Amino acid sequence: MPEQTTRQRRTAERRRDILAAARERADADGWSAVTTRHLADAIGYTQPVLYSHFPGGKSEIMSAVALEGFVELARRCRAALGTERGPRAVEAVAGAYLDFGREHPAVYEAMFQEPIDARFAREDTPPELRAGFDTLAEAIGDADRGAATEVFWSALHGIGLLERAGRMRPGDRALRVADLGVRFAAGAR
Amino acid sequence: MPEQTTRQRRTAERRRDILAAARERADADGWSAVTTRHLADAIGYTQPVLYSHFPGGKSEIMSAVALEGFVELARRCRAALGTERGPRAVEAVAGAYLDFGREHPAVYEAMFQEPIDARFAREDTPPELRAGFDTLAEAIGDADRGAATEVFWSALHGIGLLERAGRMRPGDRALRVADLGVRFAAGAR
DNA sequence: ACCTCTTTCTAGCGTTGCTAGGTTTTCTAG
DNA sequence: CTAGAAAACCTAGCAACGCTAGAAAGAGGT
Repeated sequence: MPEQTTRQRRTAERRRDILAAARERADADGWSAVTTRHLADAIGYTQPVLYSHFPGGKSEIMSAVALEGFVELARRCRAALGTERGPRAVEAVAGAYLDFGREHPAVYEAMFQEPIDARFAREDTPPELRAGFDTLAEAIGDADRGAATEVFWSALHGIGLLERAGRMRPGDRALRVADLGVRFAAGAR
Repeated sequence: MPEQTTRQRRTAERRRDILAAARERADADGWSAVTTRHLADAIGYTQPVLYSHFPGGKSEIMSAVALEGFVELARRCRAALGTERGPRAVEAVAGAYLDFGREHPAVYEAMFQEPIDARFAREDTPPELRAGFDTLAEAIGDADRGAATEVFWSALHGIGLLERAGRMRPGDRALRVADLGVRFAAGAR
């Protein structure tokens, strides 16, 4: 069994290496800069090795990076929420959400822009994908977890993307976050 | 001079053909399906001809399609606004905006997701790009054309993209638009 | 030491955006 | 009407992409 474990450990290690290299390069230069050849170089092997770990190729690698992202984003939003309530809660969660998107643009892109196999907006949505949404709902006091939360989420999504695409001045983010606080806080409607 | 005009007319025609083919194919199958070879086939010429019309290649073609999009989106939002005021105005403009994004997903993508040379959020922003934003500001009664309009725009942007990416049920759009009406209408804050 | 099975690499396919250089067509001038 | 100039167009090809079949190398068990 130690043999098997050694092998398994090595493949697991290399899997992590691949994902780390992909994530790093993508966040720095975009997903188009993440090529199978570069990725293979980064882990010290040749291209076909990638396909033994991720038979689906590049898109499967992106999905794996995205899944890590869901976990981290949900964790950070939850931590930011803490026990805050009202506009402070909205602003805290919004800040955490947008910070994540700014720090990891490519991870964020893989999470929400890529046509992904993961299911959304259904009953069988995996818990990793659900946790973040629930935190947003809690921040704005939307017990139904319905359209209000979707609109809040959309606003965050839009702000992050439009800032990154150069359509809004990133420096004015505080103004936007404050507006969100006033507009979305529980009972502010 | 009639000679020159004939040539100019033909190049202008072909330019329109190229843009129409690109737009059509992109809206149907995404920008990755718009290849220079297919585009050349569609207009009945070979690849290099494309570069005499658009020296910047594919990205310049996308920019040209985007510019057309700005004009049309602004026009449709303005028409939807009409003389409405309050929540009705917000809902009308939101509907028009989202409809455009749904009907022309690739044009929309070129407009707001592609790293484009066009300037945004500055004093020298071209009027085509400014008109749509001003209409949004008018719909929510934001005389400053400031953060409030940016947040409204972001919400629209986010809703459209998340719906298309399969992260939200498109069927529930009416609920979201209604929420926008309540939340963003002038004086509703 | 041998055989087996897994792992890894070499080499290559088809496609992409893009371009250099030569060929054909069109316009101008004598 | 014809020769030369200029514009338009095509053939052919480059480098890079994602991905894969089949050969070579390595590790494991007997």
